[in-house]
Amino acid sequence: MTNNVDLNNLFSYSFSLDCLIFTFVDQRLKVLLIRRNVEPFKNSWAIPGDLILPSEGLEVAAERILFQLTNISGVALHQSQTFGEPKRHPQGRVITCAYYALVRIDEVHVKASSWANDIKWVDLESIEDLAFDHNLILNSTVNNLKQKLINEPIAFDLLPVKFTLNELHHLYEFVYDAKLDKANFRKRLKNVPLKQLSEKQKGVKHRPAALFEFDRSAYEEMLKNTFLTFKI
Amino acid sequence: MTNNVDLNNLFSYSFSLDCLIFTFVDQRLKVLLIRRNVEPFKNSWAIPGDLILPSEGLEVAAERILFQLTNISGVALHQSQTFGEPKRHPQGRVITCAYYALVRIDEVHVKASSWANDIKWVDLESIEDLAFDHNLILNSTVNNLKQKLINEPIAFDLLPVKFTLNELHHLYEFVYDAKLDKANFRKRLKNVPLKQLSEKQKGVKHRPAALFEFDRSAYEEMLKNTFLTFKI
DNA sequence: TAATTTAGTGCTGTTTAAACACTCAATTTC
DNA sequence: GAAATTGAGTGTTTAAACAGCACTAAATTA
Repeated sequence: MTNNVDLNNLFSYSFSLDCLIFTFVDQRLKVLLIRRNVEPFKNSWAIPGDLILPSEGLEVAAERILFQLTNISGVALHQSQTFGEPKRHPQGRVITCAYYALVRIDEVHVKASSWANDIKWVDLESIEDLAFDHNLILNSTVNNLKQKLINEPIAFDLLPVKFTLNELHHLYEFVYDAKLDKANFRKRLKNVPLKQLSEKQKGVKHRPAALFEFDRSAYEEMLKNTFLTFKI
Repeated sequence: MTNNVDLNNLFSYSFSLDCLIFTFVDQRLKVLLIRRNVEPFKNSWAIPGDLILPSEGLEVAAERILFQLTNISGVALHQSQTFGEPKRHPQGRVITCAYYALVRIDEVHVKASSWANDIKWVDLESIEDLAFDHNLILNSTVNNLKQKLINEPIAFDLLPVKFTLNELHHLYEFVYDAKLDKANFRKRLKNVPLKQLSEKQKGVKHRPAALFEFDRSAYEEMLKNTFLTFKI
């Protein structure tokens, strides 16, 4: 994302990292976007990113960008894809590696950083035109995320620690882009290590749903058994 | 992988692309390795790679490297992952993007290129120590490849155009790292668009197997139908 | 107390999958 | 040329997984 650096003076080409930050709230997947207050694409919405520092590994860079924007750390990070079309950045050759971070909406307080003058969570259904090739990066990364949600227990990094089965249900309706039968979805969860809590959902004007937690230690046990594999 | 360039003079960091070339032969997955005749890691076996040229997109760079090594083009190429640990290259900061190419053994004649003094196909079961972090790159990429073989019709890029069901069977025993029942495997192929040829396997000292081709046009049709999805 | 709303479960018929046994067609051997 | 051998290829049985739909349960609201 190379904002505050004159590329032509420093590098014949340069390497940046874009960090897509997702959460799931109100039955919708959201991504965090910033509004650039620097050229190029001044005032456009964009995926937060930055140049990678010489001493920094990729994961470390992703953690730094995440922290600068959301003040949170110790959260799940995944590499998505690398984008390197020669003309993707108008000021020079910038290859960028996309990472995505999964955060819980109730654990994060976002703030616009120095080179951004605004920041917002955007519903994935209503994404407009973004800076650079960021629409491409976002679409590809959402596909990677969906794929991983099917095969690995990362859904629980997007949801509150205590969640209802309906929240999980809606997340997977998004993943499969289809309406899923409630009863059948719950049967499918038989092999997913969840802990039902005695606690109930609060503040709803109907029968409250039971709250669940992902049972990480049961999951670790499961991994030792070659025959059981995670899948939703 | 940045051989014939003095990194310290040209870049504060640089960007390369490694191209893993796979084929399937003798019921085994093989990868193409070269022996470096330059420092560092002179005489070590390594994954072929090179710096990305300023005007070159990533896919284009992968195609170039593939062509230099195997003289073939127009073949399936996939991005694997990007590796950027600060210390992964002893001479400087080199971030590398791994691509993999799938080729048919009967369509390729490999040759050692200028900065390599030897080249060979290596069985994946018998990989030794490679240069740099290439063992890590290879392992990660093989996992990506396995994943994609399950969900996309790329197996047919690894096999001869005309193949037997047994060849396909052995490839998927590798993918799932398990013995698969012959009858059940074939039932699973019901949804895979294959064309049986009248031609038979030749040169075997027992009943010859039927030869099949992947039916790409039937596959395109299948894609239009939202409900059918490829999966082996 | 009844109506409403969403949580949560049970039942049935169909499809898919695992395990295993069998038949078939070519070559090789006698 | 008949029998043995080898791997190709198919059918059957049983159990598990899945889709569709109808139902019951427990909270709030009127």
